[in-house]
Order: sequence, then structure tokens, then C-alpha cells
Amino acid sequence: MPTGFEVFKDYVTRHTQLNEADFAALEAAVRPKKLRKHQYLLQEGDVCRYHCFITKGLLRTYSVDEKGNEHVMRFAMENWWISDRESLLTEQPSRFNIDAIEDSEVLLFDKPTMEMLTDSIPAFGKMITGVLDKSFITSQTRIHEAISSTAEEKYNIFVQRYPGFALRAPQSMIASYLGIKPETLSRLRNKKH
Amino acid sequence: MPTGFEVFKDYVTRHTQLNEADFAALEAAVRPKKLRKHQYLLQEGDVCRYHCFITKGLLRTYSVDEKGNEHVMRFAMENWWISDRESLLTEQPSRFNIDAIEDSEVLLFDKPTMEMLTDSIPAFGKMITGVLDKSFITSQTRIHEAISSTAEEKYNIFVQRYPGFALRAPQSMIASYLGIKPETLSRLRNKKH
DNA sequence: TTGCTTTCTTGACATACCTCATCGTTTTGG
DNA sequence: CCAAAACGATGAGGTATGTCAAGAAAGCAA
Repeated sequence: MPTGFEVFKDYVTRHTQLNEADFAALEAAVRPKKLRKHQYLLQEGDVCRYHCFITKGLLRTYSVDEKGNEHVMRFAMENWWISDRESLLTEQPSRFNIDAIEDSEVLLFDKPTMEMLTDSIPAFGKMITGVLDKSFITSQTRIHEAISSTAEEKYNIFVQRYPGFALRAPQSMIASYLGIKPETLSRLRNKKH
Repeated sequence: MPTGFEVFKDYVTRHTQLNEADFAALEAAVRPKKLRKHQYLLQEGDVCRYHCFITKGLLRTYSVDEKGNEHVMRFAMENWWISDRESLLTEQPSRFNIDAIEDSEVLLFDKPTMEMLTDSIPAFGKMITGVLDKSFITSQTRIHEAISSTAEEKYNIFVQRYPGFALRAPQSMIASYLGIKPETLSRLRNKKH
């Protein structure tokens, strides 16, 4: 069973080349945290202070509207980053919650530490920039699908793109992510064709 | 009537502080381009080569699906940037079209030039980073609205947030942006309450 | 295991949105 | 300025998705 930092080290190694001194700097900078299922990583109203790298488990970002309905913005699992970038950037209270769908483990990078690391280890900085670029493109794609696809198309795309989420997340959360009701998703899944 | 570059200079001045030498470097780097209504700035299948700053007019980014339906991803007008970031980053053919909804004028920054400018003028680089951060947050907000709002709510939010687009863009394009049919939008607009 | 709670499935019905067709209005280009 | 085209409004009727309710299945705690 690899430690959280070993998972992270593997991830970094797959994306760029760093020497042992760089890894030592990363390991010293990082704070590991365990989350039980249902535990919050971030609660609405709090300011998001960390970039979080997930080494184990499954989390989601979601909002709760006036009627109490939850709206899942995204899922993230091992080897994904999660945070509320808006709150992290602006240092304003977050509109979102982040919590663990399974027992999970994350590495926390606070904002000044992350800045220090991306400045002092340029290859690491480039990697992070690449992650942000990719997440922007993913957002664009999701917007495109939201305005142009039916519920069934959205679900099929979701399963293809994120088979792990499709298997591990409850259907009610997947439905919420897709912008449809759980009953509708259940019917889509169980209809033959 | 200010020139295109004067519009851009005002914009930059509102966001950061540059000296005259910096502005001279920017002016030398930039290529102005006029677009007639309906003219493409980028066509599907072409690689996006430019960051474009709009000094006049109104443009849209959209895709066309197998059935010939257009899906408007975004609008942009004076003092907005437009490009296909995915294609620009990856240098792969774009899935989108960008064209002018009104006669328009833009300033073109090609990719290497932009890199050179953001490196050599740090304040300008920071401003560009800020623009990208803001556009990521805007994407997140749009996803949230897409999965959590009714057609009417989406339209009301759109009008509030972008009164200029609501007035200047044809309703069929606004409907497409919202992910609804033009007839539905027409009915929403004309229903009393 | 045993029960308790949460999640999923399914039916009946309601409704928001879509489709297609028509027609009046506005815009466009020669 | 006129004719053609594009745009927007509106009606009738269809379909996808939502709502509410009940029961089955699966997960969880003791």
C-alpha cells in the first residue's frame, strides 16, 4: 500500500521530471489529511485555503440551493486535484461544498506554499499550469454538452469519459451532475435498446 | 472615434500600469483586423493561431452538429478577448467557429508574440493571467446554472449579467447559448407577469 | 445475523420544452 | 425604395423530463 506522498510522486513523475531535492521540497511542503465518508473538505461560507491532491478515495464539489436541492459540480478521485478555485483566488467565502463520497486521503498545499513551489521548481509550475489549462478545456466541453445534448446523450458521454465515477458515485449524485432527476437517470439506465 | 489600439490601451490602463515603452512594444506586436458581419475569425477544422482582443463589434463562438444545428458557446464584444483556447494550446484543429455578429474590429496576438509579451512585460502577463482566471470562474458559474436552472431562470440571469448581448444578439443565438429553442425564448420574453 | 436507513426502481400523472407550420415584421442588399 | 430573405410571434399537438408515491433492494450499524 503506497503512502499518499508516493501516490503523488508517481503522478508527478508521469507528468514531468523532478530531482530528489525537488521531491523533498514537495514532501516538506505538503500536509496529508484523511477524510471519512461524508466528511467536508470545504464548507459553503468558508474560504478555500488549499489546493488539494487526492491520493485515495472519491470527492465531489456541490452547491445547495434555496430549496435544499444539491447540485454536483464535479467529481474527483485519486490523482485528481480539487479545490474551489474561485474562493482560493479571491479569498472570498465559497458558494460550494466539497465532501468525501468514500473514505479518502488528500494532500493539502496552502496558497503561499503552492506559489513558492511553482516559482522555485519551474517544471512543477509548468505541470500545474498544464492541469489548469486542461481543466478549463474540460469546462468548455461540459458547457457544450450541457447546451447541446439530451439527458441520455449526457449520461452516455459521462459513462464513457468517467467510467470510475459512473461505478463509484451514487446515482442520485450522477443525476445531479448531469442536471436531471434520479428517477429519470434510473429509467435511462434500465431501458433496453 | 478612437483607433483599435487606443481602445486596447484604455483597457490595459484600467487593469494594470504600463509605461510608454511597454505600450510601444504592444503596439508593434499587434495586428489589427476588420471583420464584416458574418465573416469568420476562425473556422472549424482550422487551427486557432491568435489571441484576439475585440476593439469594436460583437462576435460569437459556436459549433455545428451533425444535424446542422448551431450551438453558441459564447458571445464577446468590445474589450473582451476571444479565441479557441483548446486549439490555441494544443495546436489541433478547432471544433468551433468564431464569426462576427456585427461589423467588428479585433487586434491579433499570435501565440509566440503573446508569450514574448507576457514574459517581457510581467505586469501585462499578470493581467492576462487574471483574464484567464476570470474566464475559468465564469465557466464554472455557467455550468452551475446549466445544471440547476430552468429556461426562464437562465434567460433572466443572462439578461442581468449581459444586457449588451441581450440587446445586440439575435434571439435565435441567445436561445442557442441558453440551450433552448428560439420559439421557447420568444414565448418566455412575451409572457406577462 | 437483525433490523434500520438510504438508495434505487417503477407507475401514474403533470408540465416544461420541442416540433412544425403559418404569418406578420424587420433587415438586408441591389 | 423595393423585393427577398431573415427574424420573431404564435397556435396546435407531441415528447422528454419532472413530481409524487409506493415498494424493493442494497448498504450499514449493532
